Amino acid sequence: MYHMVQWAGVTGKSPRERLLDGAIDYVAQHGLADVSLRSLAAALGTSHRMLIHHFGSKERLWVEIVRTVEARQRGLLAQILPDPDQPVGEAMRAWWKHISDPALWPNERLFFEIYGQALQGRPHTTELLDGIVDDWLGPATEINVSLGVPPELARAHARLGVAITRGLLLDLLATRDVAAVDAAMEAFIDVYTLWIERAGGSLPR
Amino acid sequence: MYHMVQWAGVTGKSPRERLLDGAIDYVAQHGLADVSLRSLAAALGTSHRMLIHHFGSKERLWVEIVRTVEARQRGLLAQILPDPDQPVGEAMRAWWKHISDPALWPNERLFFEIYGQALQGRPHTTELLDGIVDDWLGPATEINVSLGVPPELARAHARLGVAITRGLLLDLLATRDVAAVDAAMEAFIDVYTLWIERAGGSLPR
DNA sequence: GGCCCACTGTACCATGTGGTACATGAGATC
DNA sequence: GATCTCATGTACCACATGGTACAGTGGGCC
Repeated sequence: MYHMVQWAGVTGKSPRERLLDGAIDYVAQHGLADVSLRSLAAALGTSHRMLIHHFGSKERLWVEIVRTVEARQRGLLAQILPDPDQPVGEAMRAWWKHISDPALWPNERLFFEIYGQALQGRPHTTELLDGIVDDWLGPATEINVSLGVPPELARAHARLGVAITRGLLLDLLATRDVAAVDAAMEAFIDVYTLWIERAGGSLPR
Repeated sequence: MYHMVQWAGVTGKSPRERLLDGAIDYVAQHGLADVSLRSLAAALGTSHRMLIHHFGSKERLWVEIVRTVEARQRGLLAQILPDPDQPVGEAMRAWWKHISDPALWPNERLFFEIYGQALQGRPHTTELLDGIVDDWLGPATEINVSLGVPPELARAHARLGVAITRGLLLDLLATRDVAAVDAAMEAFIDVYTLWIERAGGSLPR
């Protein structure tokens, strides 16, 4: 850390951090399937030698990218905790509005690309699958309970919520038909609100 | 077509068809991200030269594979038309049981891998996105209407159904937790059945 | 000033890639 | 039997890749 001043400059970031940030942006835009160290380095205004110097190898760079993206993705969860007092429909609507924001699309495309590759067992991406669903279930289950879902059902409902979010995002990213996908989400909100009102809490299965 | 007898042999398939079938199996098992013509050819017991001879180029082979897989995927839809007289929950359960069969997992993994790459604009895979949602909406909408969904809502509900199916499949392929994902589907069936009974048809929005 | 060390760049290498040129073999047609 | 056509294989090519060897630079530290 002696020489931090040397490259800290205005940003306060190390060259490594700057390269990683830039790499994530580039990869989010171009995908990681057909990216070579050389093309990436050229886009970042450096040489592929530098990427190897800072990250060791291409594989390790990707692991770093995947982990960072994953961490950011996870960070969104805590950021968007709904108000338990508002109606369930409003909470769902707020969540969907947030997660479907076009500004997040590049990250989500990258997420699904990596997901797809990890499903095929591509090395170093597999570990991403470990908590890819379960890590969301804890917080999501709590939210569901606070919204009136019977505890013994809350985990299954949380799983359903994750699936719907991802399924609709897949649709949205492919079709870009915001109105139609929003309508599908509204349909679910409608259906789910009814269930919460009439069955949730009062009629434990 | 003069020489069809030459290579028709017992199978009745041309070498090209045999290679395509084998390639789809191989790719479904290994993914297509890191497959080279040479490795594929070796697995098929031929030379990479043959693949180029029959399919022109690697890209075109993949287009062929993608299209064929897509066509098979679509074929499943017509195959599993539910009986309109059975309760809606049974129809959904039958569909889920069919589509979540582990025998289909390799194909579905491949589907999501290609989906992810197509989202990133990988050439020749993009066209896959064209009807990737809409092609399912027609039949699915009809089914929903026949199950008692008001026509003006049926398309949004169909979209929701596609999203839930794919979202839960993503979960299933990653976690392999059949019981948990089935439970999430049951939760949705429960929720949806209530809506169909109390709101569907009788309470148009 | 002398040393250290992170950083960056220039060649270079071995390897694997997709694709091409050319030769061979086996049926089918006449 | 001559010939044609499709299928297949061998050898090769140009190229891009990830990674390495080596050199240079410039600021902090003593």
